Amino acid sequence: MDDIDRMLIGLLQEDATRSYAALGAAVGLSGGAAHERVRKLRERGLIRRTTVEVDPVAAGRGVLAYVMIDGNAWMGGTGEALRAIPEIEEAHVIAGPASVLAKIRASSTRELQAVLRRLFEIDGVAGTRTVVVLETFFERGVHVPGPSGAPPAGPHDPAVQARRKPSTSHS
Amino acid sequence: MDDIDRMLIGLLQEDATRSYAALGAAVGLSGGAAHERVRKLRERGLIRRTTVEVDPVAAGRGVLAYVMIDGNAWMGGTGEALRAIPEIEEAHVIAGPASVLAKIRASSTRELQAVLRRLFEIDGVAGTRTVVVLETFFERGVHVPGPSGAPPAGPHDPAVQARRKPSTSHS
DNA sequence: CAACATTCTGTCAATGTCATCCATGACAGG
DNA sequence: CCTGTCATGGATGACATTGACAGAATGTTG
Repeated sequence: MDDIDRMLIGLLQEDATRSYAALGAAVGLSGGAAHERVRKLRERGLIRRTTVEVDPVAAGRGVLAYVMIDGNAWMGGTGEALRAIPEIEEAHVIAGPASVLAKIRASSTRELQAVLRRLFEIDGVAGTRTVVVLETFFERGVHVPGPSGAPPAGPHDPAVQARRKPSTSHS
Repeated sequence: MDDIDRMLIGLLQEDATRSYAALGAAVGLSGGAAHERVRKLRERGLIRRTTVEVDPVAAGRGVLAYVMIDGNAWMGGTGEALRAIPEIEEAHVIAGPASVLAKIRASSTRELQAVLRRLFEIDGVAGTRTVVVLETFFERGVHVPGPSGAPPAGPHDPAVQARRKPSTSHS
């Protein structure tokens, strides 16, 4: 996991349709080497999968809301129950003012209401507090931290560096 | 935008490395036809882009938190100020108990604290309430609604149907 | 400490697969 | 009947994928 790997991930996050040749040229490597690195990144699970990003509005999911869910029991299978609701895009167990936080995308406030109704049918759900999103500034992928800035684990410098500084005379 | 388009989007969300031939076979179309449909979906902006999904933990971003930001001014350029912080993955203007909701991924609680400190340097930020995520049930892409279930806009049925049911003898 | 072995990662070239384009044909609606 | 839309099937060139080989970094041994 060096700088080149980080650059590759960044480039693929921007546009995963890039050819390996272009990818290699961008990081100062041959196409084959870039291919091999990306293959290993997938193998190691750092890159989970390749997917497409869908426009929520065009897909008829123009209403976004976050819901804090209060629970009165331990909610064993809550994760599965929430996963079964397609409008729920994320669900997390949280520490703080509620038990679970869910991200909901609906086609209308009316459908949002229907989803909330379904939440109450889940065992252990005692209450909900809904936060409606008025405008989204941005949504983006995970930022892969680089060596400059803040070191990932602490203030020790593992002296990672690019394995080579080629006189990259790519045209 | 018919059922076949929805299926194509769903398949591509699962795995965008699939070949167009496989894609076509899955929906009962030739490879060329599937290619043309996907091309139009991109053109229309329904598919924004192709990207890779990165494992946050492997990328050194094991700590996830949501932060509600209170503002005392109108915060004109707040969106840009938040975008400049790479640890912030999403930022939304919300209606309710705060002005802005941000999703933050940090490598440690210490780094999370550093991000919070940076938030207070933004003009108009008066306070924050942080919700730390203990466990993530799931995170997934936008669900594209189908005709069965709840119609997107209202109870009118445009009578969309598959154009053909070929005897797809794909091996 | 030096010579060697091992391993990792790169370049280059060959090959098969696949994206992409084009001409043609079927179907529905005006 | 004519026209626009959409699918098929084949041709072609680009690209993913693989294998052989080379150099550097690291570890091992005398």
